[in-house]
Amino acid sequence: MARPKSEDKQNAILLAAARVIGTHGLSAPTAMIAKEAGVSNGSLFAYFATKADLLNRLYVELKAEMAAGALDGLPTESDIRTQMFHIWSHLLRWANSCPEKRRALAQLSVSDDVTSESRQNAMDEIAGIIQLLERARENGPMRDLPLDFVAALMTALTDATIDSMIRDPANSDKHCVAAFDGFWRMIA
Amino acid sequence: MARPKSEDKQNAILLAAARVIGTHGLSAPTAMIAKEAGVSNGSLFAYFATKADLLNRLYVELKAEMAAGALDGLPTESDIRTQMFHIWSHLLRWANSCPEKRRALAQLSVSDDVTSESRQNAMDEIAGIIQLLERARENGPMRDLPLDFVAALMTALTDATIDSMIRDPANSDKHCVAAFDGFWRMIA
DNA sequence: ACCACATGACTGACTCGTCAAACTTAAGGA
DNA sequence: TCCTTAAGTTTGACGAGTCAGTCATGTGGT
Repeated sequence: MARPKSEDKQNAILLAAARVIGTHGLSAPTAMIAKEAGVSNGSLFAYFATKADLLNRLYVELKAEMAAGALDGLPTESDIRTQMFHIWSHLLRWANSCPEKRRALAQLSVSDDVTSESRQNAMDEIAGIIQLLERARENGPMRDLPLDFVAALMTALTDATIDSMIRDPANSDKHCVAAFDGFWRMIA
Repeated sequence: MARPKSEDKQNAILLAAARVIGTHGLSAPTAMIAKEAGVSNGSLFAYFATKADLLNRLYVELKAEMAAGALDGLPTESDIRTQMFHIWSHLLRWANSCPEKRRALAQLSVSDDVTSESRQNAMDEIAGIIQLLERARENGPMRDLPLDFVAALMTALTDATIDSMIRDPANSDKHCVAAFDGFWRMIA
């Protein structure tokens, strides 16, 4: 091979896509994404066959990154409530520290361009969190519900909490704790 | 007066927009909406100055319709939990009975075209529900949180529940009740 | 010297919003 | 009642602009 396709460039495009989509929405032109990534318009299509392909990969990537951020430094020896709160607060912290990524994720979550296959891949990426959630609810009132459903409720609550934290940064810690307490009353 | 602009036509456009956007997303062409409504492309712009204007009005309209559906037949003499469950279940029923409207609403909720003014108008439209929510949480653990925040948590839970009901219709009643029980443990 | 990658001008398709002409209706006069 | 007129609405072709994706040419690593 003469010159290898650089993985850096692919990541640069994904990162640029997250930023641009976070600020300009899903209708942001591919040319804008390419420029932000420092590559040519044509190169973008060398790394991603179509815009939809880029969006799908970005969706899975962001979900994985979010899950990694949430599980980072998990106190595996602590009790389950403490571990769950660690995940909860790290999820919110990650979303707060890169709001444009979170905005991109919110847009992608409701987009028709994101296939059910990508959504399944994303579910696989957050398996670690789901596992802990299973343990957390196994003796609670929601023990007989489908785990997917309980996970969806948790995601809904974290998303709503993040929105409120962004709208009212002064009380963000208070809201984080209050929402977790509510979540815990719900499932455990 | 020569010929009055028909209110029917405006409503037809709004209804068509809900349907088309529900199935084709926010990028659906105005021409497609006009065709579905049975009016010409030009007429659409006689009733709505821009596409963004149409989207904003549709957003408020759908929120109002949803709230009206939820409050319809409210048992005002019953205890607060019963009233709250009435709202909860009617909210889900409405969303289930016109999934394309709900999909449109989900898209609009995250769209940049929907202004904060429209979002405020939508809040006003659902004031009846918010009032009841205030009474429901006034002695519970979330009594000191901003009401907007608690409302956002409720919306998040209903949305997630609706998704699950659509994915798994066989257990929709079970999920409706289980999610409400969880919600009630959270706030009351 | 070779060849895969990188580039960006270009294409074809599509979209919002406009506009001048065609049409419809209410009102008033005959 | 029926026709005329004026004031308005409805129409759909069109202009101006945008965007995803292509391709001929340039470039740099081996």
